[in-house]
Amino acid sequence: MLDPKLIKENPQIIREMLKSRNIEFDLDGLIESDKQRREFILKTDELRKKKNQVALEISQKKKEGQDATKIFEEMKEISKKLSGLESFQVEVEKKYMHLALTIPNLVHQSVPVGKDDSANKEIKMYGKIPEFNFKVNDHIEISEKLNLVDLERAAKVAGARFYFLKNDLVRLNQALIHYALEFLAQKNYSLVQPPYMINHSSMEGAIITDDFEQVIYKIEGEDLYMIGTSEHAMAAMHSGEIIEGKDLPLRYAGISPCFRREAGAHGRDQKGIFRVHQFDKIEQFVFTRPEDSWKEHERMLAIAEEFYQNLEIPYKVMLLSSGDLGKISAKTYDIEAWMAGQNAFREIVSCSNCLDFQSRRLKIRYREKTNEETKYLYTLNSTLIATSRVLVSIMENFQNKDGHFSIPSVLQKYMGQNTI
RNA sequence: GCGGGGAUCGCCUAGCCUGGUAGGGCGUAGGAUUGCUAAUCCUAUGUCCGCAAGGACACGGGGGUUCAAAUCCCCCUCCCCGCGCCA
Repeated sequence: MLDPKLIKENPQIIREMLKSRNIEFDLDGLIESDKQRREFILKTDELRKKKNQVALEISQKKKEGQDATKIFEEMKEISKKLSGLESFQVEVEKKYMHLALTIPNLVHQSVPVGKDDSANKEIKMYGKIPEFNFKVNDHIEISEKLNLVDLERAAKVAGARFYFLKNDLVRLNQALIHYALEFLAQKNYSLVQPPYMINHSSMEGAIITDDFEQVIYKIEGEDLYMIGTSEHAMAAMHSGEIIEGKDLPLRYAGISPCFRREAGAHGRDQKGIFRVHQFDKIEQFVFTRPEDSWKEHERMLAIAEEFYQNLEIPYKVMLLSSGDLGKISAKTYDIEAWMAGQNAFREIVSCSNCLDFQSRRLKIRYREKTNEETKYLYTLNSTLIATSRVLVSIMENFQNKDGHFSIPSVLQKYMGQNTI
């Protein structure tokens, strides 16, 4: 959600944002309903004022033992008028909230303007792309041959884009998780294992309405939604709270499975475990003061980079363009890891500063001193690992001529072996 | 699932029975007093509308009764205690 003051005082900034994001949005409708909303507040406030005055009068008369029945009529009329006005106000407020909750976030000035991912900017490339003197296999071929993944039976049991992870790949998945958690714990992150289902108001605070359709699974007959990432639960964790400045920044390392509908992804990455409905993820989530947020954003990216350097996986850092940017994010870096089987860099980390967009929806504020005005804090999130994609990258980049693959050295101690 | 108790401003709490302007404490900030500190006293300290003056809202959420609801009635959520069931 954007600052309502911006809608009223500086809609030009919002118009520019929509243009740079290449998004159609009924901004005039939002401005108009915001105006109407204010008018109704003025009107109902006026009437309530009168009501309070009359109520006071009655109470005084009663105290003095006088007859007040005559004023009751006046009061009745005011109440009737008020409840009529209030029902209109509810309608106007509904329309306003719908639009206010649908509009995307502002775009930071450092974000390259462009209509889609072709305008993304490469910031950095790290590592040497591995070369092979044999025919390179993709992760599907490797995992099938070594009996590490069963896609057919997963399709039978659950459907497309599911998988049974098997044997040493289960252990490698756990090793990754283990290492990633220790890595973030050492960086002073608090470890968090959140609820895997959250209610509607929490989810609405963390995501934009479209995502309910596109990514989120709903539990039938309950006010519960499967999280698409621990970010959703962690964002809502402090909803309605006022955080003390001395406790900032709050840095959390969330671990959870992630559930995604992948609606609209038909045909893309159809096979294997690269794009699936369920995977494990370790996520960085940070609440900061606005003025610290950009420094924190870079820090989170640096932490993710360090992690892939330790894994010895070559990667590129991309700065997403305005047209490719997620709607809740003001600036996003992606890390794309090399996947030898696809002969390409593919997205593995997404690191975003969401400004006060989520905290406004969730009413998460802070203040330095208890008598100070409260301010909305900023939220940032970044993947550390989405395990299924890291597994793909490891299998493909570390593959050997004999069809087996090596385990990155930092993970070997968790596995007790150096190849699979 | 059953029975009982609860949810009031950042935190703690009064008010609920008996409906009539939501009060106090802590914390924090400013001021007064004091040689300094402590203590004491005064003021400020939620959200929204408004340029302001000012006003409205806010007692877990929703409905109802009433001229009027924190207060009475109904439904829901969550927390605590006990019982039951359970990995």
